[in-house]
Amino acid sequence: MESKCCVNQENVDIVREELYADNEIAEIADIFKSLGDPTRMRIVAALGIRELCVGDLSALMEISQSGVSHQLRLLKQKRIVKSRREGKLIMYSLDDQHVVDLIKITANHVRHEE
Amino acid sequence: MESKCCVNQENVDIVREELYADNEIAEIADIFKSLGDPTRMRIVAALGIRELCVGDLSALMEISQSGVSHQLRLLKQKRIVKSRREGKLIMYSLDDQHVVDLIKITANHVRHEE
DNA sequence: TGAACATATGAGCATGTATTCATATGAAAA
DNA sequence: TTTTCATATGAATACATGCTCATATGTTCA
Repeated sequence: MESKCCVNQENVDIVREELYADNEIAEIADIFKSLGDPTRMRIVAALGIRELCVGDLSALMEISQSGVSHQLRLLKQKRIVKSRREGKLIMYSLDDQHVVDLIKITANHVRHEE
Repeated sequence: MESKCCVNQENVDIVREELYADNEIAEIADIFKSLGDPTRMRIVAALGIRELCVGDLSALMEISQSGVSHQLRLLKQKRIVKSRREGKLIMYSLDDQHVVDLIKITANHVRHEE
């Protein structure tokens, strides 16, 4: 943006070529964003333990049923979570084992472990 | 929040007990949030390829030097990125291999692979 | 020491987003 | 079919956040 500054054009070119494409970056970042909110993180972690309905999650999170529902929709769009009907209830569970790994790795990071 | 709804108290109690503590959830979510922005994701991905200075990143991202610097500070606080001085330049690189794994797993997720 | 340069920081703005309230939807039970 | 109940959706709001501009900091080299 400003005057040339220090740019090492060679480095920049090399990295630019090897780097993920912009749209791929955006998609990856979007997944991280989905997990980057305490409420959604708790929802995902909870569903990693046990399949739960919206009401259960609402009680667990201490957040309104509406709020939980909104977040679940978001997580479902990202294929992090899936749902199935059981009688009157809609039961939610994880749609993807990747997520479990992601959380474990990150938990290790914050604990300065391994 | 509302009337009892469907709550299965047993499920809720079990999950509540096994769930990560709130502060741990917050820390984990915070790491994901750091990676959950396209600009920061690109920075981290770029540094995964090669050590770069702020000016290089600024050129690569097409964002002001100031903007890059702000994001780098955030990533440094989270121990995702580290820096060292080399003459006039400050060279940034990844501080943690965990991050590389996180990105790979998530790239697989968005590609519906493995 | 002083000038030049790379980086860091603070303020401000424009945009995004998490939550709630009120209400709609739709399956199930009566 | 009608009622009931769990979930979903839309609007509104309060708050967070990414970016830029202007400027401060601090290191290097003359």
